Amino acid sequence: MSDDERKIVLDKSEFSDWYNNVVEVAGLSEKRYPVKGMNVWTPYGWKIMQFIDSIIRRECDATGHEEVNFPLLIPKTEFQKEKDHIKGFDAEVYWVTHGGLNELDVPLLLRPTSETAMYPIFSLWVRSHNDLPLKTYQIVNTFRYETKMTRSFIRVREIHFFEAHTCHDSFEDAERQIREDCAIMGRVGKDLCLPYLLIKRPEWDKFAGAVYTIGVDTLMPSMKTLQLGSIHQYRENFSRPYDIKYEGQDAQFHYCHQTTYGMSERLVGAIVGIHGDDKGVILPPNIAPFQFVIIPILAKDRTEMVLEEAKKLLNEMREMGYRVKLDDRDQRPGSKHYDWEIKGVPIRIEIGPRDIEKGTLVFARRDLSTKSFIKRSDLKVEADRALNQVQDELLRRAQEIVEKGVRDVDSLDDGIKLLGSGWDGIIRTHWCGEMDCAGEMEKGLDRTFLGFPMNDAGSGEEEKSPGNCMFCGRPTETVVMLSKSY
RNA sequence: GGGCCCGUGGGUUAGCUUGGUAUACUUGUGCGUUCGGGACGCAUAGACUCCGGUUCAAAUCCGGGCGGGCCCA
Repeated sequence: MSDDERKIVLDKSEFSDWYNNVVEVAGLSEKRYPVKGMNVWTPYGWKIMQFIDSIIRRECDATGHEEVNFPLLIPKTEFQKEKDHIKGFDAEVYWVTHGGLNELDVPLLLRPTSETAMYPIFSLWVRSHNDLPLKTYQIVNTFRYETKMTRSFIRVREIHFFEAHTCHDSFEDAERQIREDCAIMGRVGKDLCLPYLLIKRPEWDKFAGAVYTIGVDTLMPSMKTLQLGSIHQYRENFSRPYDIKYEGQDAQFHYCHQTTYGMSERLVGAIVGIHGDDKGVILPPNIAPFQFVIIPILAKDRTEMVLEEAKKLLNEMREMGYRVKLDDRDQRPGSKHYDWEIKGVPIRIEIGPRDIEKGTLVFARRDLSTKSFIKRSDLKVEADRALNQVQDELLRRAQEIVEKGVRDVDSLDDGIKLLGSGWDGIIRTHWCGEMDCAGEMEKGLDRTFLGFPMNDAGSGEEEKSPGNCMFCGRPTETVVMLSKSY
């Protein structure tokens, strides 16, 4: 393949093609499995997902959640107990109707999410106020029969799903939990270099069965928003049908208040989409399967000597606690450089005969495409510094995209004019609360309602400011955001 | 939910209109020379998405399934 042809393959200005291609050539996912929307996790992609999972586990464990693992199959009878919930998922569940040759008396479904699997058991686990709060989470596969076009990591039918489920003795404690979830999101987002907005969904777009839903949305370079996660307040909507009650200090029985918090492999999709460039993926050091790749430069006569030094370097760095790969394949160095750039390794280290003589190493940064010489004796300091710099740079760049991607608009005309000028992104404006106005805004802008932006992560407050409804002009304090979304 | 396009070695593809022998590049494998930004030589391996129909004969024509992609609601 010529150089020109390679560039066409990875032209990020054609985002949709770029995304599909980069997922494939970086070896993040095997898309040839013959079931729609179900891809194979490759070793490299799976490692990335596992590092993300371990960050989520770290945060959940640190906040007193306990990991559990519930069965995949749910009896139809349990699934049907909460009416709104069924209505929301009815059209996208997979059914198991047979066991061997016999039709099942009670059909089973593959969990689209685990409320209806967990809550019958929660009703057994929760007996007194001493059992509360009950804070659990699991990381499992869930299944949704998506009808829209599927896309690796972004819209799949078998979902790698993190779901936290909690039970509380009061609405206030459940609200406190939601603020904690927002804080967890803050730390996860920082580790993954992913900026995001917390946006409370409008009534018509909340999770099936929830009292309210907070969406965690990020902005992809296509200027479409991608929902990374969601946080739900259930109040007693599930505890009543599933009979999750506790005996309070007042010797009376009370229904629990519940919350959930969910995220998926969309985090991988966002990392790929937001940080990548025309050379391929760029991985944040915190989740890169390899933070460093060592490329030995094997000159004639000194092959063994260089390889030996490279191995020494590998072991040294492993002992320091870094994730390092030594690429000793029989290929030219240039070819290896391209390979690891596509795969997004943050720092490439070159070591050749000249470096060994001078006691130096070459550090090449994936994010900036810069090369520098470092002293071998400063390895630890330089390695730490390099990883931190990549982490900071990726976050900074991503934040810039989001900052430029949100614009305030006062009237529908201004909004249409702005979009006509070639700008695209998230529009922030005011809304009076009338459904008709919402419909006109969506139609006029050809964007959908994301919802109500929330103040600083964790405060739990919706953003308010004086203004006028974008469509009808009536005064209001309600701020809303609209965008195109995945 | 409605409409359109596509499916040929691991990948990219020619051939399909007008039915008969499947093209090239790349990748893989082995050996040798190489190695500070996609090396080269020689040898070698590998494909018509599936089911049915038309036909002496189907990658090619027709129908359906499965899979992939696009547009509109």
